Amino acid sequence: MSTRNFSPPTDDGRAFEPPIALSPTSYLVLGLVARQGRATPYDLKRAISHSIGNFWSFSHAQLYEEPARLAAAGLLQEEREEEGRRRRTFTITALGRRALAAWLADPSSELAEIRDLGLLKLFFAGLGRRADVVRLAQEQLRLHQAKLAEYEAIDHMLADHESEAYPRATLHMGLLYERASVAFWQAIADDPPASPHFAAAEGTTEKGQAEQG
Amino acid sequence: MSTRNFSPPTDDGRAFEPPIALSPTSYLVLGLVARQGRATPYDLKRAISHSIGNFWSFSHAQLYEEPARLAAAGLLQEEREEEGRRRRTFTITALGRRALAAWLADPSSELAEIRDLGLLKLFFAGLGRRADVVRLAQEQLRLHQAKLAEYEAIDHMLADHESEAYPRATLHMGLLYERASVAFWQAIADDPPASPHFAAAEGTTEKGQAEQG
DNA sequence: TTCGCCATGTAATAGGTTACATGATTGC
DNA sequence: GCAATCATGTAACCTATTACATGGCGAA
Repeated sequence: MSTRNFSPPTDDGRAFEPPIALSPTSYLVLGLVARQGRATPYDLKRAISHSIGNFWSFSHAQLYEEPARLAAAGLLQEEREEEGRRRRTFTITALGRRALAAWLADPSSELAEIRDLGLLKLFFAGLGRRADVVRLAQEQLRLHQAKLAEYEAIDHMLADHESEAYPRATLHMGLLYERASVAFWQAIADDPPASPHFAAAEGTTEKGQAEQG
Repeated sequence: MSTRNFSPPTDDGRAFEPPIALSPTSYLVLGLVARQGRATPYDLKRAISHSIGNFWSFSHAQLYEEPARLAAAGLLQEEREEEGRRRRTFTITALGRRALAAWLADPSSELAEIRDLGLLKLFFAGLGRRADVVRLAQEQLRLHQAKLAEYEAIDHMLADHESEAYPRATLHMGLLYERASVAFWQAIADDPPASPHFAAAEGTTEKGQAEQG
């Protein structure tokens, strides 16, 4: 994640220069606090775990450091309990809102990067054995089917809440992705491509023999 | 990327304990060197740029450090030119092959994480203005269409090479993903969901008025 | 033969993750 | 009132990225 300074994209009168370098993580925190009104780091953690966390995860440690940093720069306001757990509660400031608005107004974003260990293994699968590919594909299939079911359940839950239209939209992209993944890994599991290396590495297999050169 | 020790998954007789902690990056380097036979860091860089780099990018600095580290652990062998550029050329060792094989034989991998700035913005789009969403979606649409075209071109080029069956399979997942993305962002651009916040933040817009509550 | 880009490499920094550690609250 | 778990926080480590720096090589 590159931390870079933000340059105003449009001349819509909302050009804005933030006092500190803001990373995607910063905006994520700003956005969540803005949505919730008030939030402790733990609140953020919970909010993330079943929404953004599905496509943008990070450790809870960041949820203590980043808000503090944003508060120091005046984008958030921090309030601390004097007793008990001495919780820190954050709210967004006018400055924070401006930073968030400027970010949202900037349409430029690089493409996604899908860091998928399963795909990485598949890339090199020709170096291994045919049976390995099949097991990999079956495992991935299982995982993606489970995720798909989870997303569908969440989608139903969100159906009523109008204020959740955009979170729900991202969920729909997740659904598209999981459905594509299920189809993809199913196809690999059913009929893994042949590799010149396979023949040398193992004996007979039940199917797909004909394709091996 | 967590660097964790590898635990042998199956009792197929190929259990293997690597001498150092191996991260996904390590396997990526091992795999590429294995595929190419011999490679300099620059060779790796080029190989990655139009294949794995599309879903698993990293900086060229890693391609100098990681191979050296693997060589120190005996998984790669390093050969250095005495003159000229003093290039380092790496080849895989028997130990390296075993590590790679064990990794490929292990079907367990966590799910992918799609770090997509565009989706992150979309998640919070309800806090901004309607026009922002439209511009974001149009920009994402443009990017994904371009990527889709690029993948299709590569796919044609790989059609002949049998040894590229698995790299090509990963490319097909990329195609599925890009097609889904194009459809998704097209839909958002055409008809962005309403947000309670929109009405307050701006005046009239050409369409979608009816939905705003 | 000189200029500019390609290729190679290193160092410093920033970022994030893991691990550790402790206090609060809840349930029994 | 004790144990278990939830909640909160910090620190050290590790990784990866950015920036810097230089030498070789090809083109004009």
